[in-house]
Amino acid sequence: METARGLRKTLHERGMRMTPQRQLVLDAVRELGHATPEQICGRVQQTAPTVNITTIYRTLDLLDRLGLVRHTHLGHGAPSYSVDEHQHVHLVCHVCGRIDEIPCELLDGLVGTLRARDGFELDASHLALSGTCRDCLNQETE
Amino acid sequence: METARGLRKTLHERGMRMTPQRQLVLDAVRELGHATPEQICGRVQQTAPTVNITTIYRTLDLLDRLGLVRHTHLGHGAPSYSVDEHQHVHLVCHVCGRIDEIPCELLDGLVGTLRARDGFELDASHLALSGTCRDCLNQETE
DNA sequence: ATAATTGCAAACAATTTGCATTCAG
DNA sequence: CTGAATGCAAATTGTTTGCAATTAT
Repeated sequence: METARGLRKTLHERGMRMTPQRQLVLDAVRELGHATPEQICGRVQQTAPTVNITTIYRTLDLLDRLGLVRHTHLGHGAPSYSVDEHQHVHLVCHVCGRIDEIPCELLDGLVGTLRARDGFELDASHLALSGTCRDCLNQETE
Repeated sequence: METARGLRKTLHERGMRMTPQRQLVLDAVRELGHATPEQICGRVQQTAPTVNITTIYRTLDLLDRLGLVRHTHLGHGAPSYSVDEHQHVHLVCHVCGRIDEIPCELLDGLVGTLRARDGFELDASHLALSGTCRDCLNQETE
């Protein structure tokens, strides 16, 4: 597997090791798409029941620093992790909690504005936009 | 004070009461601009030291539901509360943690796009946009 | 050997809940 | 008197830390 090799190499360069736990966490993040540390832990423990949640946290932190995964704070509670390739913006409905994804390119205009105006480099792949979804808007009307 | 009367009335209509604690919490949020429940508690306790943090949480939740205050999740940790009138978007630098504010109007284009495309009503006053601030970008270059 | 990694228990921070007491209408 | 609101202690949730035991090189 592509990224597995890459990860092994990156780790080795830094005097770190590739371990079954790390592989399992990366696999779980990839399989789940979006997941909290708790959910990732559950997935990993299906294969290796003794892996501790502490290791999940440490590994997610490591993978995040290495740029292999990202996390987003979608409202309250635990953050959601996903693999870095999987880029999109989240639309979080603060009424029903529903989460939709939209392509990052929709933010290109805003990215340009902030770059020019504030020198701020917006990271569209980290983003959660909150508001009211179509369904909840309709229910208000009814 | 304007909002105090309004709040008293709103509460009364719902069979709830205006209490010193509620007034103090609203005042604190207004004075602090942006603050976590913990900070708001500290501010309130300067005046009334026996007010419990549980009451702070309950009151913030109430004021939030009544639309008098809002909260934003600026990254990890506790959310930040501010009064509803005080509208702006947050630029959160994920490198140094710095938080800047920009006018909501800069998002008007995006608001329109999402409304048309997804039927999603973006709430620009709730927003935290993460990325890299000017200073941290410059340091990368150096 | 020796340095990295893990598991476990305990600490911690933020928040919520249950409940008895207090307070206003 | 009755329901609303508060304070306090305890429970919960999400996360981090210290440390001893394990493992790869």
